[in-house]
Amino acid sequence: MQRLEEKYLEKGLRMTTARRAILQALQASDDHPDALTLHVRAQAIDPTLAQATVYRTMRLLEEIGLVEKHDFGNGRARYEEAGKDQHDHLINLATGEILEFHDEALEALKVQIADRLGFDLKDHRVELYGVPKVK
Amino acid sequence: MQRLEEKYLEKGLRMTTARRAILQALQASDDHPDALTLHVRAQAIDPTLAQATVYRTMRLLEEIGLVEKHDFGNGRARYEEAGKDQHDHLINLATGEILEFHDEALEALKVQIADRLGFDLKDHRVELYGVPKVK
DNA sequence: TTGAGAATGCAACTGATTATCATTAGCTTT
DNA sequence: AAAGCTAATGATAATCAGTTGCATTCTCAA
Repeated sequence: MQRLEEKYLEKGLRMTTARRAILQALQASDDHPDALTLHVRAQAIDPTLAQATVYRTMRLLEEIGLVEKHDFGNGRARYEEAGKDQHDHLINLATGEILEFHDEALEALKVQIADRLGFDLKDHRVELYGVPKVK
Repeated sequence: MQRLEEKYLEKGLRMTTARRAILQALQASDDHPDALTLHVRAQAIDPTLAQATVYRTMRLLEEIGLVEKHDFGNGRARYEEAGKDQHDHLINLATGEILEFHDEALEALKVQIADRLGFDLKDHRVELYGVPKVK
C-alpha cells in the first residue's frame, strides 16, 4: 500500500508535502504517466504543487532507482514504478495503449547477444509496436 | 556510390543544392549522425546550408523511407540510411559508440511475442546498453 | 527563358525539461 | 516548543531540439 513511500523514506531523504503527493499519485497509477499527467494527478492531493517540482522529483526518484523513465517516442518521458517485475513493452499503435509482457527466452537472448559482442549487458530496451490482429 | 542520390531521384522529388549536400553527407557517414552533426558535415559541401533545411530534409527522407530515425535517448534523433540490412543496436555505455548486430532468433522472437499478444508487429526497437567485458 | 510552385534561409516560435533565485518548510539541536 | 541550518518549493526565465511563417531564391517543365 505505502510501499513506494516507505522505500523512499528508507533512502533517508526529506519527506515533503510535494513528494508525498507525487509518490501517492504514482503509486495509484497503473499506467505509464508522463510528468504532466502526474502533475495533474498529484495536484488532486496537493493543489499547490508546481510542475517544476514534479520534474525535479521524477529526476530524483529515477536517480535513486524508485522509478523507471521511458521514452516511447512521443516527446514526453513516461514513468513507472521500478522493480515491480521485469518486463518489456508493446505499444498498440491503434490506441497508444502500452502493454507489458515478459518473455524468458527474450531475456536470455539479450544477455547472450551482448555477451557474444563482448559486452556485459547493463540495460536494454525492447519495444514492440503493433496493431491488433484482425484474424 | 551514388545509391542514395539515385534512390532519391527515383522518388521524383526536386533535387536541390541543399538536398544533394545532405544526401552526400549522409552517404559518406558510416555512423548514426544526428541532425546537427549532419548539418556540419553537409556544410562542408554547401556552406550556406541552414539547420532548418537539414531538419526539413531529414523529415522528408524519413517520410519517403530513405532514412531511418532513431532515438537512443540522448535527446537528439539520430539517422541512418534505411534498408541496408535489418539490424538492432548495442550502445557501448563507456564510449557512446553504437554497434549494429543481427540475430535471427531475436527477429523471430519479436514476431512471435507480438503474435502471442494478439498483435501484428509493425515496428520494433531493440537496444542493448552494455560495457565492454573485462574478462 | 520564363513562370509557377517548391525549397531555402532566417528568425520567431513550440513544447518539454532544466536552472535560477527568493521564499518556505523539514528536521535537528537545544 | 523554539531556533537555525539547509534542502525543497513555486514562479519564472532559460535552454534545447525541432518546427513554422514568410519573404526571397531556385527548380524544372513548358
